[in-house]
Amino acid sequence: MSLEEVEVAVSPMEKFREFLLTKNLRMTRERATIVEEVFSSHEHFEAEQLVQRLAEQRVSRSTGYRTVKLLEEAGLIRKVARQDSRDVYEHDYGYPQHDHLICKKCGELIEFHLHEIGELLETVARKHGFRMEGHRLEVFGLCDKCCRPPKTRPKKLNLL
Amino acid sequence: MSLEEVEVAVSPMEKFREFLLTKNLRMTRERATIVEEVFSSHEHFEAEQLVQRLAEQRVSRSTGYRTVKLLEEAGLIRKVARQDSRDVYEHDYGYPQHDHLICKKCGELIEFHLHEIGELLETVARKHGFRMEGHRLEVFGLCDKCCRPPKTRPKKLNLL
DNA sequence: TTAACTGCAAACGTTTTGCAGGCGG
DNA sequence: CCGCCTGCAAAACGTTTGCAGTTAA
Repeated sequence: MSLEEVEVAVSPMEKFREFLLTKNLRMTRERATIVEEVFSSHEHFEAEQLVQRLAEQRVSRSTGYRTVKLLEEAGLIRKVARQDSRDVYEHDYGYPQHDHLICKKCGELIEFHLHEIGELLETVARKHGFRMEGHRLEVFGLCDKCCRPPKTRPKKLNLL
Repeated sequence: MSLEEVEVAVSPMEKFREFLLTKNLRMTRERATIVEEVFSSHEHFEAEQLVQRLAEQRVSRSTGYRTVKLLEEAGLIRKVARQDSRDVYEHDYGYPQHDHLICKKCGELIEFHLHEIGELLETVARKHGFRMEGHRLEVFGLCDKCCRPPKTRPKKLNLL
């Protein structure tokens, strides 16, 4: 949850501003609002969801989508999964590398970090002359809540 | 390319027939055609592409999509990536577990197998009380062809 | 000043669906 | 014969785009 887990030289807002500069793009009220909204909590989010919240702040759907794309380009956020048929985004900048266990039933995303993976992939990539830039790893299954039998009776369950 | 890499007790067609049985569904000319088409070569494919080929065999778009979904449920195929905004499928049944390097530029999918990954993920999952059923790992970057500079002049370029 | 930006509504491409007739078991 | 299956066309879905007016720098 805490954003201090990785030391961040500049804030997401600052980082975005720099990105915009390199692209000859502008920082606008709408873009600032979006960065603030996106980085106000470290939750996974979907574009549609965000756009909904932005509506209350006088930012339109199109600008929402357009800016999400920019944030991704800027390396501030990344797609981590796909649920139903919507992309799920998450902070990339200022947050340590990790992947997710994804519950097929309730949709929960559980973060985990496996530092070995990076090295393994680096090796494989090298072997293929492939220049690795990143990865996305989705592990599917049932979270502990969902793989326990339904508790028709709210009794202590010492079964299993 | 060879399908012999893993010993398969029953053919995909047979496996599908069994699946249909358990679901009280029926084997039809259309479904058989699709299984045959899908397993006629071990290429990655997209639904739209498949549907196109099926048109020549008197199978409609809707049946194509409906059956792809069934094949996935049956564990015969799986989504391995997403390109542009289309899901990319691949044989799951009868083909050894593997993941992909995905070239951002040319879109090539390069298969690799890392048996360590399965074990690592198993361990992580256990630690979270998560019942793992599968995973999808996409490694993004540039394939060796695409990360070599364009050979307009086959000269050394020490610029930058 | 002027290029980039915005909101709107309409367009987009992929996938899903309701329906009326067809057919497998 | 029952209930699942099909093709069709239309709908749905998330997302993108053209446009005319607005605004950052």
